[in-house]
Amino acid sequence: MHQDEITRIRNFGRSVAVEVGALEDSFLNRGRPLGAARVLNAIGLGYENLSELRAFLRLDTGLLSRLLRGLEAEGLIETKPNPNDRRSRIASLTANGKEEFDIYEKLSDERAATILARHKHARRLLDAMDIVTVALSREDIAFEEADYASGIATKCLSAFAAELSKRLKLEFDLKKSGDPELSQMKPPHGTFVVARLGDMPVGCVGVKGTGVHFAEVKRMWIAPAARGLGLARRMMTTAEDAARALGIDTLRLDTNSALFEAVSLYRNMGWTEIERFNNDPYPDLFFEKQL
Amino acid sequence: MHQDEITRIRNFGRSVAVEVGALEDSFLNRGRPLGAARVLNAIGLGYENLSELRAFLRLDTGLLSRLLRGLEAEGLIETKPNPNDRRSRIASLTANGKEEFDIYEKLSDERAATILARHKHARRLLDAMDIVTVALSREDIAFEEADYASGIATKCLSAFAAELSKRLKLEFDLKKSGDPELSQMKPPHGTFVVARLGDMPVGCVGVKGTGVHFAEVKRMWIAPAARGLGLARRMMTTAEDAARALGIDTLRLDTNSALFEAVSLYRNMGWTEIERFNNDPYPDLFFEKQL
DNA sequence: GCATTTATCTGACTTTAGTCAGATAAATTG
DNA sequence: CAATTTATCTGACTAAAGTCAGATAAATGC
Repeated sequence: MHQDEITRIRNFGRSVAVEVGALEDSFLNRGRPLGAARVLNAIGLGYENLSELRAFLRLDTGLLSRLLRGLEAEGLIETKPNPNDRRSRIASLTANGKEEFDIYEKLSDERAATILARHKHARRLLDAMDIVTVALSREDIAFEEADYASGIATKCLSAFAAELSKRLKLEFDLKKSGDPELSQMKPPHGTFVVARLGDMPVGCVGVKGTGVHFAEVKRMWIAPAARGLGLARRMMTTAEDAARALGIDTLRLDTNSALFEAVSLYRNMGWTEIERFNNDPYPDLFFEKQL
Repeated sequence: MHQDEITRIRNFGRSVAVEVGALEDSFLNRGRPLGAARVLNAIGLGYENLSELRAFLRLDTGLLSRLLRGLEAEGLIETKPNPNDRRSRIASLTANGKEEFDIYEKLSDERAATILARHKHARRLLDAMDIVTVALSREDIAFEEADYASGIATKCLSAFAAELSKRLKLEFDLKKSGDPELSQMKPPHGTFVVARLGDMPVGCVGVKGTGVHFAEVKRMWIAPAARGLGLARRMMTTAEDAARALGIDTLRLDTNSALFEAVSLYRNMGWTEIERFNNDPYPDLFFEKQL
């Protein structure tokens, strides 16, 4: 049984290795060795500081230096000293380099589009890919404070609202659910934290400051593709730590019994059920935790 | 919208590329260059004929020859002429080579197990991986005749029965559904075809010879992970071609209206609905097609 | 301000990968 | 059985990737 599961993962590994190899081949068809192509790409993606580039591509200093020299000679990139620290250098694409980078991007996009085009259930395939992406890159998920009104926060919140609507079988409206004043989810009153994998939003949580010593946890959401990896616990810990750092000693939250995974997590993390403390239409369960 | 989908696929591509690279690194840690490791692995997997090896690994004759010489010098493999054609050679692992191969296998298995271990919903992750595997390797799916009693056929048939039970909300029993005499699904009376991707069963169909000029199509099944790629149509075409080749001019089949994808495929492929022609408990729709 | 650290570059290598034109020997073809 | 084809090997390359010991120049620490 277990061996059968391993086999499935290894079959998966084999087929993606082939796909990765095919993409590299299509890169090589541009006549440039893979090393140079990778550097050009990384610069195009925004890695401009040479030490960042080196870390990202895991290249030796000497090797990177030579590859940069080569791309410079081709007129694809420029390097100049970092004005803040003239020991280090910054690389950037020239107009020609940008053109070449765009061609590589287009090759990648085309491969992706081809995979998608021959599949009738695009949604299902993409969801499957997201699950795998998150499972493989769990270590790279970053938890960071974000403005409640920022782009990434908005993405999280609308996914959160859509899911609640589905789970609670009603039209959930953020506005009707004590949508906080922006200032309440921002230091010094509160905070809003998002978890992301690159630019893919995988979770969020808000701490809404409603008084000096207490606050409310709101908008706790984990992307469907990211479930089962223990992120919700990490998310809640992050929220509690942030609250503590803001001088808050009591947290409370409202939730709905239909969200059973969340409810069992709260109980499991030392939250205790309390009486209803608001008149919001959606929640039917209320919790509190002393920090 | 479309760009967003492309982005999701490319995020996927990036994370699997990292994973593929990490596996290769762990192979390199055995102190052998990747080329040699790949050859050793391929031999371990059963590619023994040198020309097969070359095709599988896409290596130049000279390069493969040198890599083999290196592995031979390390005492990991042996080559001997093919007794049937002494121009060609056969490679095999020595005891030491088998040991080394097993270590590579173990490294791969461990990476797979690690991914699995940190995920709570193993089933969901594995299903996602299967969907991706099939989507990426669609070209490699082989349709071939198989014995109705063979291992791969049995896997298909039990998956088929499990799915019918679920879809028809009852305990489906192959035995109660006109389970054919083995000889009826074998030439010269009929045939049984499976579609597989490596050793992963992705579909099956049987042609049950019930008379000289007519036959029944039975057990048409496509694995859930393989849906949306147009395999069902290919499967049915294969069955019809096989029937024609056996001198059959009329095909019929029974099905259930709950299997709506299959029903619409039949209509779409020129099958016409007919009267009930048996007393099986499961079907409620009956079709016929003149070849 | 002088020693140390940091970031990068250069030169001189080695290893790995890949290419290609013969050479060799065993089938196959007519 | 001679000519051709097929399968592999060898030698002589080239290109790409990677390593490592200085060199250089700018920041930093004390």
